[in-house]
Amino acid sequence: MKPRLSDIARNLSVSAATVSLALSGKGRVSNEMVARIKAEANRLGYSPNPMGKALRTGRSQVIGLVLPDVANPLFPRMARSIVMAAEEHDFGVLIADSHDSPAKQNEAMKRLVDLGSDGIVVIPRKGTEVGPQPIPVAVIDALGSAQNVVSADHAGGGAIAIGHLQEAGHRRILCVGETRSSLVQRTRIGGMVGAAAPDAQLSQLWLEDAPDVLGLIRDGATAIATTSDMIALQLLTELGKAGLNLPEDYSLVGFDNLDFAGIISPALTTIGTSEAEIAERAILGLTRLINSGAPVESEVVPMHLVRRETVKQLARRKN
Amino acid sequence: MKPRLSDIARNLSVSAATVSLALSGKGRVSNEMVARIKAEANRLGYSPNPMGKALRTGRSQVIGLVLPDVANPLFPRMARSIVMAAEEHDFGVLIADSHDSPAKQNEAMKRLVDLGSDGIVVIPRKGTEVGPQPIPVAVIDALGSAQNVVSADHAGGGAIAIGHLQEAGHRRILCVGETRSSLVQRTRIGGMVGAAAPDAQLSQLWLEDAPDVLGLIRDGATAIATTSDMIALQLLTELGKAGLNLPEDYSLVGFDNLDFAGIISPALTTIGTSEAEIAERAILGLTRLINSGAPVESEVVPMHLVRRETVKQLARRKN
DNA sequence: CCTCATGGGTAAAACGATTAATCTGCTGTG
DNA sequence: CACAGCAGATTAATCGTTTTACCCATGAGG
Repeated sequence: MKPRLSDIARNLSVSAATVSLALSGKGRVSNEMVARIKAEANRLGYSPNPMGKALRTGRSQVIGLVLPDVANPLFPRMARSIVMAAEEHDFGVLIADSHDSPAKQNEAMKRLVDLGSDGIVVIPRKGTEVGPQPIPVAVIDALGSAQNVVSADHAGGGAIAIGHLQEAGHRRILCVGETRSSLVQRTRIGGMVGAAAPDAQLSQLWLEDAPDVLGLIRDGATAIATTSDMIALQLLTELGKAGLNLPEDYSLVGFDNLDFAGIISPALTTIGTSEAEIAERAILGLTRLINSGAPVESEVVPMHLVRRETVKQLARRKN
Repeated sequence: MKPRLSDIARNLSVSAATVSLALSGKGRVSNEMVARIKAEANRLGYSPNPMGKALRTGRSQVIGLVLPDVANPLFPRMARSIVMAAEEHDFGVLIADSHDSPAKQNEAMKRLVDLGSDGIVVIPRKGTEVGPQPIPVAVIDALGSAQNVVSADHAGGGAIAIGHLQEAGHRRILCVGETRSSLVQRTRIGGMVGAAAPDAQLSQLWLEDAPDVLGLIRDGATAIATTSDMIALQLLTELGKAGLNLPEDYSLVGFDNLDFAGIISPALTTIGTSEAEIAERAILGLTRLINSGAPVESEVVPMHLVRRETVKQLARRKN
């Protein structure tokens, strides 16, 4: 059905070797021959059989991507960026889902290896270590892991959120995360409290403790910084039911710049990052690992403020 | 590095053929030999080289998945279900992004083919036809396309939304979609108006026309049915700013049961479907296409009401 | 005693590409 | 004139499996 290398060779009465060499530009083939071969390849709509090639070269031009469970709406965007970056480097992407379980995460990696991946990109499930693998691995956002290749500056992002709030005059700020079991969330909160002004009063709250956010606001807190837009949305709607409006009654900043952040009203101020850059660096690191085997050093990419409508400048400004 | 078939053969002083036959259970190999071979394979941690196998059999055990741009938050969930279903059938999944452009959609499919996929699952970009391909294709949600294998019952879902609203006593209902260019959205709206009671008054609204929803509610409409939770969220926050509260002042139903629908407050009543079932049928259809080449007939999977808190039972009930 | 089936196993040919080693004419040079 | 050197092309090995066709005992049946 599909044309093979040998079809081109036969049509042109040359050897398969010559065709291969001509197409890849590697051997010594006359310019005229190269032109004829390329023309014929084109005419037949030839594209090399990936298995033949992979078998011989030992490279499948495919990398695996292991994602945690979809609970976090950020991952799809990451996935897309990874696919695009991989495409740039001429790699396909096989995906696997870790179902948010350490066991399945390992299974997923094994499956990807068995399917012939040249390397693997992992966004690890919270709290798991990625074991040693028979092929190169690049880990994203595994703060402090040896295999880590790149992560967003979560602490810096937290600092930016608090900095922005303090600049707007806020001093009593609620820092709310969902669960302590997430290292990323802990790091974000860590960055927040680390950026507190001397006269500011920050409280750490975890949704898993079912804190009384409403009470705290009524008690005088003027702003909330969350570790995720999802939490922000939840709070926003709950406080709204209690009659608190944004941004008049309190200020709010989210994290991750999820799809809905710009759509709701008022639009949510949040902390975003460049998934494209993270993906690009992860793929770059991985391809280096695949091609040269040389260990790459871990990088951190900055986060930035997405200024929208949910932070109010307080009248009595303290600068 | 990794053990090959021949390693097992050498260790046991048998031929590679015997090992292959024993492992696959195909040839006539004595029970004892089979046991010894399996044991040794196990000991070495053998797993067949996918390229060797693929080259010989012509099957890579990998399918491609083409997704439209991530704008629609529903796709990641679909993707995950597809991956799980594919896993059941022992297939890996290569992903590609059509970037919401017909040209890139074709490029993506070509890339997947060139990477060696055995078949492709496509969720087509709105308004595009999927051209003929050199490998089997299963299309999801391409209502009325020849290659369509399975789609959600969007019209039925629309009918359910309106039915639910009417049962709660609503008669003046706004049906709002985002853009007419989406066949899925048009179908959902179509299902809505088709389910209108004789004494009901439904209006079709498209966000791309920037309709005055607030005015219409003030004018007496008591409920809104949208073609997406995203639209519902946008409306909900905008009307909230104008002082309209849910569900006292109006009722609202979304579509797709996105992640945030159950998290916001009040929780959003919406129309959901089983991505798992859609995925399962798509994969089943595709594997049939791959293995037997026999055309499969298109299926429709139902949608269902996810009853939450944004629909209010009207006092003056008309049943 | 010869034939024939049959269980158990092997040899060897694919699959489609890459690439190191080799061959074949030339041309230019000492 | 013989030979080194080189451009241009070819031969053949190789990657790891699968699978067809064949081989060799052994035992049964006539």
